[in-house]
Amino acid sequence: MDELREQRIKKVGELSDRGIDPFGGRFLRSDEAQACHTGYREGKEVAVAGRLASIRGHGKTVFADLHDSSGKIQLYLRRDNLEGAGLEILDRLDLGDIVGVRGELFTTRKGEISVLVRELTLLSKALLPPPEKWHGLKDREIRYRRRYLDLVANREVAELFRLRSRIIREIRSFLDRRGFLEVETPMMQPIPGGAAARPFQTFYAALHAPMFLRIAPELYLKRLLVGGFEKVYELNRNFRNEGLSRSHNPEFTMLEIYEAYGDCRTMMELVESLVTEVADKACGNLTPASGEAVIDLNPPWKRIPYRDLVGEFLGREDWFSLSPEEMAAEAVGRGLEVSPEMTPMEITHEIYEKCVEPSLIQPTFVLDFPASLVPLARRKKDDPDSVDVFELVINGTEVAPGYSELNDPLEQRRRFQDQAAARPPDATDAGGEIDEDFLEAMESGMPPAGGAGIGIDRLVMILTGAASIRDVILFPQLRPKKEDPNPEASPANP
RNA sequence: GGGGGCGUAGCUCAGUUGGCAGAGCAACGGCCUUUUAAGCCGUGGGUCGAAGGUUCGAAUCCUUCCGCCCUCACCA
Repeated sequence: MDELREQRIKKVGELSDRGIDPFGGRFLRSDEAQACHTGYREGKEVAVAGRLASIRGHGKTVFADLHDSSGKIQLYLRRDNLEGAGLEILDRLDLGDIVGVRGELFTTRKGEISVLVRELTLLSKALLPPPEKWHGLKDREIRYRRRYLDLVANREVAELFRLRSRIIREIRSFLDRRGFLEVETPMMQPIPGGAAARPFQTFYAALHAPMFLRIAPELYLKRLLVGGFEKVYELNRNFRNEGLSRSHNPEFTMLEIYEAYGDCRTMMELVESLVTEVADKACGNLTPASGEAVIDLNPPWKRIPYRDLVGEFLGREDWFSLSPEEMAAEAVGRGLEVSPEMTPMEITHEIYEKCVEPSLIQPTFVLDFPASLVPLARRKKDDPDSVDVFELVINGTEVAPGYSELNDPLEQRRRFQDQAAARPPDATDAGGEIDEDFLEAMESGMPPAGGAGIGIDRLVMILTGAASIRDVILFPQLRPKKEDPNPEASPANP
């Protein structure tokens, strides 16, 4: 099994013995592979470099496919046309090797533009064989653990991550044009706040102080509102010490946006414009596929209050006037588990999360959540039982929440105290300690503001049609592999 | 953490009722100067995820463990 590697190492030695460096240095390229096609001229002199994806020996000639990040160009190597060390290298060429070649462009009898190679330089000898060329790399574990092989073997995977990059660039561009300032706030926080989630804990030796990886940047971004940055955003990683699933990775990318003097409605307009513009510019269309379904991102998106939505879904306008027993019966009838101590609101929300939300494939802003469900948001003036928030749902998953932010420091202190008091004593999530430093900031005066967060990984899933969050994160979290007792025996698994 | 599925050559996969470990690609040797999933002839390559058990005999059945996938739970 190590035979393949041994053979290649032997070739490295043979080349070195002949004074040929198997791991060459700088190579000046005249063109990328794609440009050889678009800028084709018979006899044009080119220098290209890339990885060998196919080698087809043909008597005293060899055809090879060279891949670089732009695409593919075929090489035609004739023994009688190679200069210098070319022959020695050619005799020891393997799939996966990275080479640089110089030569002139021509078109083969079958009509394929190719480089008639004159100079062949070995830039990096691959010691391990690449995955199979026709079926690609399918094993999910290898694809996630050794993503570089996935990227080399499966072109559509590389394309997806390029698209992810374009999406993020367009998001920044959109916010920049709207006058938002990108900021960076601490990822290591003494008190993790801004969300209810179990944090990762670490220890800062120099200060002898426990620290937490942030679960949200919210409380720092609000400090910046106090400081006079009126339109700010942060697009970076959050960390939550919770389970893995198709839509959860412990570190995930979040966009949080705050706009002073705005509110929930301001943010709804912003999020709708942002997503549609990004989809249009990065993906070129507003109708990404999702399995069987097609998502239509064309605005305006549906906006519906929580209570109306639940009533509409269940087909009964009188839902909220039902008795707890009738509500529980409805939930059980839908295959949900309810316990006697659940409040009507809790039963309703169970139905919302398990039945209503997954049914919302097309983009929907769910508005006016019951206050008891969202303790940190501002209540609506004309309906104190509801809070002024929205939750954007697309393809059955929450993509973006938005708030009319609370800016009353006294009310905020009460909410924190209530939150801390409501925690079970054995709770491991954040929220046990009141962030006095943040409250002090608020007491200096925080402007009213709208805030929104967009889960970037989930947004990318929607725009690319990916079924799992692992398919849109380059190196998703996996269980660490046990150390190999004999590393030398298995170099592929360090 | 619970339930279900999967793990066979570097990669993609077969493997029947428990009865000699297989194919294609890749590799190695040979032929071939416009091929392209090149072709033809030949060769090598296996801790069947790991350990234990049942059996005359285990890739196959049982137990435990490891890893991956799905699902539930947790999850503003």
